[in-house]
Order: sequence, then C-alpha cells, then structure tokens
Amino acid sequence: MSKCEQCIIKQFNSLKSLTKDELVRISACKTSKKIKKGEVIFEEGEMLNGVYCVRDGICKLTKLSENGKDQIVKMVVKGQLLGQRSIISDEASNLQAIALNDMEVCFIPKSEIIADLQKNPKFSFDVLKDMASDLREADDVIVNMAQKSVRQRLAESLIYIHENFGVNPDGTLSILLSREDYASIVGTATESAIRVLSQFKKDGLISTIGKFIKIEDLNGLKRIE
Amino acid sequence: MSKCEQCIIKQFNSLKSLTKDELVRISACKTSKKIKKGEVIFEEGEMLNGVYCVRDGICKLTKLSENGKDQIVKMVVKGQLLGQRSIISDEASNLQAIALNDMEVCFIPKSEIIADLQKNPKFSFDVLKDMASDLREADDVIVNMAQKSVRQRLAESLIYIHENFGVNPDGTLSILLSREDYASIVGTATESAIRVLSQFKKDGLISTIGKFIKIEDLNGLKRIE
DNA sequence: AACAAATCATGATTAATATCATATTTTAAT
DNA sequence: ATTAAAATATGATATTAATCATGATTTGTT
Repeated sequence: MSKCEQCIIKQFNSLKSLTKDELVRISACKTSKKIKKGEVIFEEGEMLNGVYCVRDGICKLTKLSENGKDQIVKMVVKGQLLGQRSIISDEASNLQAIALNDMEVCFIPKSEIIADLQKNPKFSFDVLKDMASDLREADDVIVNMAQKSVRQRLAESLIYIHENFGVNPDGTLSILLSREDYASIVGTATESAIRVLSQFKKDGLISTIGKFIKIEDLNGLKRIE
Repeated sequence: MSKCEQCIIKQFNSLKSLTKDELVRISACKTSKKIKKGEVIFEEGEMLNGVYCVRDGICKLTKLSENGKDQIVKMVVKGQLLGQRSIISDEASNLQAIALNDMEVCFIPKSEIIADLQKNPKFSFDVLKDMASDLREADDVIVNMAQKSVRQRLAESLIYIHENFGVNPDGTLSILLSREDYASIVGTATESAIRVLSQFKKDGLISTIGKFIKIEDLNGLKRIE
C-alpha cells in the first residue's frame, strides 16, 4: 500500500499542510478502498467515522428532497476530500455520496483528523479555507437556482464541468453523466434536461460522441438567457 | 466603550473560545459602530478589513444575480459574526450586507482575527464548526430552491424566521421584511410573493398586524405542497 | 443472439410562475 | 396638510417547465 508521505494527491487538498510525522501516522492507520461505479460511499444520515481522500475517480454528493427527488449538491473529484463537514460538526452526514465512475479512495479515521485539526493550526486553517471556498460556491449555486432559467443553469453546469473537471483528448467532457444526473444538478425534470440538451445540440452549442458531450460553442453557451 | 471580556454577545459565537488575554487585545483594537436601517455594511466585491460582531439588529446578505435581481442568501442576527468567510479566504466579499433595522456592531480588524485563528486551535475549530453549519444550511437552501414550489419555499421561510429569529410579544415575527425582501429570499417575483402571502392570509395560515406577519397555523404552513 | 431493463427522446397537455398593466394604500418629504 | 414616491395588491396574459404518454435506442444479462 502506498504511503501518504509520498502520495502526490495530497498536494491538491489540505492534507498537504500536515507535517511529515503526521502523515506517517495517518498513513499507518488509513485504509485504501476501491469503489465501483454507482456504489454508495456513504448515506445521507449516516455517521461518518472518517474522511475520504479521493485518489481517483469522481463522485456526486446528493440530498434527498422531501418530494422524493435527489438533488446533486456538489461533485468531488480526484484530489479532494470527502466528509470533512460532517466530521467537523460531529453530525450525521447531510448528503449521500455515490461514485460516478470507478474510484480509489483512502479512508482516514476521524480521531486522526480531529487530532491534527486541534494540534496543527496550519492544517486547520487550510481546511477552513477549503470550507470557505465551498461556502462561496454554494452561495453562487443558490443564486443561480433562484434566479436563472433551466436553460441557463444547464448551460452553466456544462461550462462549470468543462472548466473545473476538464476534457478528454477528443474534447468531450471528462465526466460522463446521465441525463438524469444533469437534471438533478440543475434541479429540473429529466425530460426537461433532455429537451434542453437536444436543443443545445440543434443550435450547435454542443455535440455528442456516444454518451459524451462536447462543447462546440463556449461563448454561445455563455450567452444563453 | 464596553469591553469584549465582559460582553455577553460573544457567548453566541466563536469568540467565546478566545482566552481572556486574546479578548483584552481584541477589545483594545475593536471599534463600535451604529448602523442605520437600510445602510450598506459592506458591498459585494469589497475587500473586508475585518469581521463584524453583531451586538444588536439584523442584516441581510445578498448577492446580485446576472439578471440584475438581488438574492438574499442568508440573514445574520444579534450574536453572530459577519465577514469571516471573506477574511479566511482572503478574497473580496461575495456578498453585500445591508442592515434590516438599526444595528450595533463591533468591528474587529483582520490581522487580529487571523492571528488568533493561527494561534488558538480551539477558536479556529469553533469557526470551522460555524462554517460547517453554514455550509449545511446552504445545502438545504440549494435543494429547496431546486425542488420546491414558490408556495413551499415561502411557507418554509416564514417557519424558518419564526423558529430562528423569534417573535414579538404579540406573536408577530420579530423581523420586519418587505414583500420584496420575501421575494428575494424565495427567489421569485415580488408580485408572486405578494400573491402567495395574500393567499396564506385568506387561508388563515398567517395574519398581519400593520406590516408585521403573524403565523396563525404553523402546522398548516408545514403541510403546504 | 435475444431479451429485459434502463436510458434517451419527443409530443401533448397542464400547472406554475413571470411579466405587464393598473389601482390602492402606505410612507416619506416638503 | 399636501404631494410625491414607494410599497402593496390584484387582474390579464405570456412564458416556462412539469407531467403524462408513448416510442426509440442503448445497455446489460442470460
């Protein structure tokens, strides 16, 4: 099993602020896990015993609405941490995590993380910054949900995925999502998401290669009202 | 000017985790301010030089949407801190803060807060918890915005205000908001907010005393679909 | 290869909400 | 007190998106 001290993934999250010693200790008690596409990493309402460091793959964080529909609140990709919020507030998770493709994660026990948070101010400040950034993003999502049309939100989601999660060699979005997932990000009916994507395709804003989506006219998407 | 060490307000926020010494130091460099109803505390895009501790009054945090409408993202009341997020991420504020009534706040310079965050792990863990809680609330708002009707969102906003900000002696909501503010919380047109509130009144779910709103049938509001 | 199940697609209809228009009432200013 | 401006209210209409219905296509399974 590879060692945290040498793992390059941590460069992308707050674990980079841990000392060598702390990393060695974490490495000793962490467990690596492979998670299959579609598998649940943790459930909404579940008490987490630690955080996950995503070494590879992507997952979605969803919340079940009272009307029975799932809403995707955030996507977490390689390099990011999963579950800090619940660990910090010492509450059951408010979100469910589901793998969108095959994943590789390291699980770090809660006690270890909490100890480091209380001992290493640099680490805790880094986690604080992460959370501040998540909060800012959440504010943006709230405003978009409240004020923009489904067309706009879907266009912006495509742009967001393009800019934040990158593209494959052929230019298609690296993340493969079902139409239902898109609907669940945007907060609309699946049929509506399908309709809007079809329209984008007709208008030459996007194209599809198999199930993959490619943005053909980024500026056009940005101009959607 | 009153001293932070003796101020009871801090019991309600993370400043309570500061040591006596730290509080004395903060007390020495803080400034008290009175803010009139409607006054802007800070603008979206403004660099904050510190955080505000709200001693009295209520303010709204809004974000301007691209379509020119303001969205209320959060309300901050007596006892809470204002501006931590921006200070921590060292970015311009993503939100504008406007007083909803006359306020009294203490301004604590950024350098002081940052120093304490880096020195006092208990304080920084407390701020972390605050932020985690804000993030959880933001997730809930996202899901509500995405999945619920205007009627539901407005009903829930009334309940939220009732439960979190309390009522006056006559049972009316302690916070006085314009119909435009309600629209801006729910993310709808002002006319729509007015219409829904009128309907709630006709249905006996709420009543109004002057401009104040009183919840008459809490369970009825909760049952709104 | 054959089949079932899931996903994607599109049309028709309905429901929710935005927008525009216009009163009425309340608040603020002179 | 009078007037202007802002906030509240309500109707009519237009737009957006949800829902219901039905097929086509893709994917996974035996």
